[in-house]
Amino acid sequence: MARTRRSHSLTLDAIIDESLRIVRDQGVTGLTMRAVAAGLGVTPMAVYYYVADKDDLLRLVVDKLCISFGLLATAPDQDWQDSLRGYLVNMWERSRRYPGLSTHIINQPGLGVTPERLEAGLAFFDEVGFPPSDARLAWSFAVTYIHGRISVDAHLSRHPGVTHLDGLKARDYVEFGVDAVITGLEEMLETARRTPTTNTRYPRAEEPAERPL
Amino acid sequence: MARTRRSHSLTLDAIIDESLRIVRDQGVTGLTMRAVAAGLGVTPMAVYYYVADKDDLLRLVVDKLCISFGLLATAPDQDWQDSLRGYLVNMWERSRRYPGLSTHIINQPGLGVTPERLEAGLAFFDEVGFPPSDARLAWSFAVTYIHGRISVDAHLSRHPGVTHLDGLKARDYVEFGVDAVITGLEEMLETARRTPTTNTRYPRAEEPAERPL
DNA sequence: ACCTGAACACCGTTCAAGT
DNA sequence: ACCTGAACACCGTTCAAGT
Repeated sequence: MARTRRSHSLTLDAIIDESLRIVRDQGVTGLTMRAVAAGLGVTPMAVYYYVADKDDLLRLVVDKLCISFGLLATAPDQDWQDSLRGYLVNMWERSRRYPGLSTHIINQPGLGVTPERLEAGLAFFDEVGFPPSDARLAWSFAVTYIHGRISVDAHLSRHPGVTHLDGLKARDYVEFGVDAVITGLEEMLETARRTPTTNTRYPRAEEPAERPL
Repeated sequence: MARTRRSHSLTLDAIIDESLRIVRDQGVTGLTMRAVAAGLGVTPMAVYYYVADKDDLLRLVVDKLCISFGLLATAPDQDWQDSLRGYLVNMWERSRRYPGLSTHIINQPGLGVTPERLEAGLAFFDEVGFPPSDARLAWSFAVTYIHGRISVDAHLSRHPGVTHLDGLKARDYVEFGVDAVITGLEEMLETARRTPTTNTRYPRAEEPAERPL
């Protein structure tokens, strides 16, 4: 016989895991409240007991994926460039298993970055030598690029018709891009060190206040 | 009296323009076949005479926006860095007026880049001095980053709750990012010139063929 | 050729009800 | 507390029919 509780077996974790399974197998378009419920052998409205609405579910699903990215940190046996490269490529490899989800990661406040991940990211660039405000810009830049790359690849893997000219593969684009991101950041770091008062190298236009990452 | 034809006034251009208006005013979530039809004073199914389905409509809408980006070209009075900067910032400024559309730009084959735009992009990086295969990587890198940035900003402008720490504005992130992209590309160009046989600076892993941009 | 009208399948979600 | 069942509003789309 089973343990004490056999009905009441539905849990939030099971809902999130089933959702991730659906996204992995059928893409994010296959993720419907009804499909999640069916996969768990339950009525669609049962899910709503654990989740406010579909946006809420998507947030939880994205969070679970993003947590698996781990925290960006300097490693004692390698330079910061290699640490960052490994971190970004790992994000790319993990995300591309869940087709279409990157769109929703990007639509999350702070790119699905938990306070913990953000703090680790800022600490990383602080250790590297970026001034505080530039650390945020650098972290955002790296993460924004890799999510852009993931989104593009997500589509291309669904469109076999698109030619890969010059024999270039998806990995070539990521590696070139990540290298360019890193060398770009190296140079921004040098610039910031030379001119500690400004964080970009040309005067910027005035604009009404907005709220970025 | 009106010109010869007064009924039969529905055109593909009117459909695309009405769609862009809806996206500009209500975001891409407001763009429904029914809303487009209603805006044009017509039955939902009338639109289907000019358009295969909603994906087709989205493609046409994205194309119209992307055409407005113009062609990337070297200007006689400025260096390639400033040309590229102006081009990318212009893409960012135009795209952000159509909330949520960037997602669908990214989901288009080749990022909504027409053959004409692609050719101009490749020619630009070829002129700058990139070897042929790197020109494609460089173009893709720059465009991928700016679309990532656009997607992130699209969300943030809808979420006033997200704090803009350190007083940073959306434009600060774009300008830092575009600067980093450009300095990154400068360095990649130097690397390519020094070692003309490889286009990245570390050995790459083997992987099954895929089809990137 | 160009457009209407009714209908279908599917979705997220509300609401009342069951245990 | 946890879940069901019926219903609603909205969507993309098919299909037959009108002019």
